[in-house]
Amino acid sequence: MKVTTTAGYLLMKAGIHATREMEAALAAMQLNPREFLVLTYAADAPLSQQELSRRIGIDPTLIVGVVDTLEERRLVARERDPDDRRRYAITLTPSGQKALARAVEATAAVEDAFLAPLDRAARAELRSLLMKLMKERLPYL
Amino acid sequence: MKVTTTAGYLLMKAGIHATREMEAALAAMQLNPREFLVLTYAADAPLSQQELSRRIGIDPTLIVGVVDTLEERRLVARERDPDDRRRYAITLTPSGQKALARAVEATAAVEDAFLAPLDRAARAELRSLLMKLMKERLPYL
DNA sequence: TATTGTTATACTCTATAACTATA
DNA sequence: TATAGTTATAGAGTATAACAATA
Repeated sequence: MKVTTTAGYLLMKAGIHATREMEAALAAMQLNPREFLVLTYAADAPLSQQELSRRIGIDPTLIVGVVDTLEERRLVARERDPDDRRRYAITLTPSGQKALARAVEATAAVEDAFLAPLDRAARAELRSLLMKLMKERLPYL
Repeated sequence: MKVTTTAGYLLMKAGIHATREMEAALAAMQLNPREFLVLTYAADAPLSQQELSRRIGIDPTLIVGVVDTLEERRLVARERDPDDRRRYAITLTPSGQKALARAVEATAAVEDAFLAPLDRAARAELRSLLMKLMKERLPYL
């Protein structure tokens, strides 16, 4: 079988294309994928920067800059954790919640367009297969 | 639905993880994904650097360095196209063909491990869905 | 001593523009 | 005038190590 038609190759390419299109959609609202992920994870529960780093899977030193940007734009707030004053608790501000909601809508539209070649059942099937595939690798889903 | 369980998000993450594991496997044989792709595409037919650039989807100026490296290692050869002396025809040397065969084996093993959570039928289904999804986006499959 | 967050530095990667040779 | 290939340079992005504050 040709290398370029294996599941692994197609998975890599699909990921690259999907990421590129998501980036474009998010850029329209002045967010990059990393900022979007921080908003997403922080929305669930107030997390420390270390915890965000672990769950998102990017270096702690990179989180600093992302949170700096989001804080300047008043989308998140740094609050000191009273139990451990080394830590911040990163929380979404009301405008952070609004921005996240808009971004979720935009990315959903991109996903919908991206999946256009698949009908409803096929999309559900794809999602289920990817969930099985990634469950072990994404402990913080 | 949580953002982190949508098909689009999972596709991005799966692509990133698959790419990372492929990179590691290829690094063991001193190849990066780009070099691997050039070997793959050049194996089918002798192509110009511009043509490789178009099909693989990376900048022509980046092809230069990749071909330089592969040529130094005697995995590919630059032959002038007699019909258009501006062009090279990039061809695989015998050791290039051997290196490609080894790399294909290594990446197949990685793919097999990556897809471990899915049984035979599920893998075939995933591949078929990804083919449908990517057919339009990958004109040079 | 270890951990959280931060900063600075150096390194890599990539995109741009300018160039040569050929068409 | 346009195209194939090349080179140089500048800019962005990232990883590393070192630091202050707190545990």
